[in-house]
Amino acid sequence: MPYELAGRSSQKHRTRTALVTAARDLVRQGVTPTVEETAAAAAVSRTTAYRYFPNKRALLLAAHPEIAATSMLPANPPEDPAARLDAVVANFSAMILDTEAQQRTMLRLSLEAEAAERDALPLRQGRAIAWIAEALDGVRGELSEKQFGQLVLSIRATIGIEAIVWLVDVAGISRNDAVALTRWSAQALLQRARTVAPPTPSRSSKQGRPSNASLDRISNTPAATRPTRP
Amino acid sequence: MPYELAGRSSQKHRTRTALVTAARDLVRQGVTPTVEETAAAAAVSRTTAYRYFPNKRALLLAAHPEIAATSMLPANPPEDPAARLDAVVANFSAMILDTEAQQRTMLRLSLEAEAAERDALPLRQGRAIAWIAEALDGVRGELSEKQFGQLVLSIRATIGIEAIVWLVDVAGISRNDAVALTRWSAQALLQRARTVAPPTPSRSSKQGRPSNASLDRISNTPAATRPTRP
DNA sequence: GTCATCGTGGTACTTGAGTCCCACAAGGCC
DNA sequence: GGCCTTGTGGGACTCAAGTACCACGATGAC
Repeated sequence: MPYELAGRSSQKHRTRTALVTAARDLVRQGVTPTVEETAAAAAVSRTTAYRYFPNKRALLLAAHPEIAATSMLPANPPEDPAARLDAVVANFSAMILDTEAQQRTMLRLSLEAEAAERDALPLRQGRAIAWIAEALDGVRGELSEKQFGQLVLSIRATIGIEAIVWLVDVAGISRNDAVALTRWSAQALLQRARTVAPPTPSRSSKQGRPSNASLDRISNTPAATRPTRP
Repeated sequence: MPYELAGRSSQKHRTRTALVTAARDLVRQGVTPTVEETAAAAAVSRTTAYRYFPNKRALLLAAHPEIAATSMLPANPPEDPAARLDAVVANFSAMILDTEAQQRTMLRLSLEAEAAERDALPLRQGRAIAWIAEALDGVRGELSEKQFGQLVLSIRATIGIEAIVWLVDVAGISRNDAVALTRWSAQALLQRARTVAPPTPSRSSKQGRPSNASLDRISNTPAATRPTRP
């Protein structure tokens, strides 16, 4: 039984909540607080903080910004799937930018995990999948279950904080332009899915090719023809 | 004048090279070495390592994997832009997976920068932009300079290590499926660009809308209609 | 050769992460 | 009231990052 559920659980719950709330407040300010600072802000001792979280990373991960919204659609959502998707992407992006400091912190923390524990912990699971799926409800019938899931994943991979970070930090474009680009990309993926289905995963070693005859010979390009690194 | 260019510069160059090489070897093994370990591997003292790099992060960033290839196209590249792009994306993805540990380390290090220094340092600038642009040479004429650049950026944002990390770690799909998905996505972006141009950046506050009349009213959705966080 | 310069190594220090152990005090139970 | 359980606080420790200072040794100029 985990520490926090045994014994005087309500007292423990208060202590844990104080820690998480303090951490959340500090992360929201864009800083990465020390364990001692977080504990002090929660009015508990550093030792107690380590009783609830095995390390600083776990403590800050527990402070992941809470997004209560169960939908990213406006009050009177449009019918057209493309319009619905764009609304969701726009709102999602605005939310990401609103909490950018926290999003960056969480992204960094998720990368600090060792390969072994990455498999174990369900980190950074957001609600984006559900929001996108809701937007695309109208095209569910046009695709297989698997293809629909793949489309949602590809859209999420394209519009997330990871893409924004690259576009802003490395490509050097403005946040507004980055969002415009991801919105455009999301539309592109949807359009393409309604024409050519996304790759169905893991059926054969050749899976994943765009079903475009002219691409076949490329997809079969053996490794030997690839450029090699020194 | 920076430390390494003044005085006995060739000796300093040897020392610096030894440090970077040692760091690169260690990062390639998937570990994040301590400064002391790196210095020992380079047969210099920890103190000297700090003379060349202000902190561990800078030292490891200097160990970014060297990719000498100036092109990701196979020996006899196809003419069709879509086929060329798929070849480049496939080879690029293979290269990313070959050096996944290093790519993850570099991505994490780039996120550890403070906002202030992010603006200053040109971090993690790879050659992907050039490789993608080369693949898409054939469609340059179909788009404006700006639109072409935006297309390249959106493709890079979709196929990079950031997307792979999300698809594998969070979405939980296999690396092969992740690559298949990014290849499919890249094709979608190209196709869409040849039909509807990517958003032209920063001309007005309304820039970035997909040029789809039915989307106009969504893009103008005021913040008040967005779901709000508690 | 001698000497000042300059790159380097070593040592000591501070700070934060993380661990361990023990003392204390607040809760429930009789 | 007393007693035992249990959550908490505090001190001491190790380790790595980062800084500061000083001594040694090699290099280049004369």
